Amino acid sequence: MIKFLLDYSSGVPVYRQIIDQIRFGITSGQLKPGEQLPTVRALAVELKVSLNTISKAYRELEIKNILETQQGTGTFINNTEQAVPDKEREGKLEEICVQFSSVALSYGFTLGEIVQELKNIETSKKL
Amino acid sequence: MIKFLLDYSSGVPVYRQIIDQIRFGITSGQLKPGEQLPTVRALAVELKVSLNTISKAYRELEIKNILETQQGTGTFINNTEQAVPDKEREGKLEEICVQFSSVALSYGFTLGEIVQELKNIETSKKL
DNA sequence: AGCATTGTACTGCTGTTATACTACAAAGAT
DNA sequence: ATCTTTGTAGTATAACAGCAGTACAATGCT
Repeated sequence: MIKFLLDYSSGVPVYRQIIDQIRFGITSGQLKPGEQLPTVRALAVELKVSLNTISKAYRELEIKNILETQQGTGTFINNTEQAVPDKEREGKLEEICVQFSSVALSYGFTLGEIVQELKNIETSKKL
Repeated sequence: MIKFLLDYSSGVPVYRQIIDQIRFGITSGQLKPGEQLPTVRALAVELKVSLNTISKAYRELEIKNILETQQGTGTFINNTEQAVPDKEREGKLEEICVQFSSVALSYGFTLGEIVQELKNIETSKKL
């Protein structure tokens, strides 16, 4: 079962943090296709947020075909894996990296620092 | 002169992104004490945001004694050194890297690929 | 059939973010 | 003195985020 962590000081909306963590959890293998997510009510209580906030996150992921919801039963990770063409994949990688590095540099961080931090994240994830 | 970059998809308020980039810009040496910042009107036009938004960011930084404003003249970096604490700087680095990696991983990229791409960007910049 | 569980939908409310627009105030140059 | 540039202050408006509360709908279990 995935553990959600909210950062209220980041300014990032709660429902978006939940969305990101689910997506991240899927690609990192923490969440597997078919697995059931916490119920909207359970997660609302656990994270001490409103039922609507969880519902909003789940609904957006359902629209993107990442989750599948069954009323009365629960919410599940969708089975469909969508393959992306190599060319598009490469372009996307460059695009998001360029954009990210621009932002990070504007905060005054060097690419060296960024790369190091990403490696830290990588190692801490494997534990 | 510092270059501001806004990320509208991050969920972080524009005025806060400006605040952060100025603060971290000072710490990294991109902005030096006494240096003049863009005028509220100029920056509003450049970033295509409202005058109020820039003003809000500048005002908050003035309250914190990071900026000094002189009506009719402009806004300047305060001389008193106000380096961002190491802990906060580290935290910010981690925050943006975690968020970025979350997005990048959700696209199916590995951290290895991402690091490689960032290094490519680094070398291509030096040419 | 009845019940509990689950997701959905809605209203009302608060606070934040951001916009547009207008007007005023202080400094400097002419 | 006048004009321009600068920051400041205000109103009004809209969108979004989040909460509380209520009610409804579908599923599955007993």
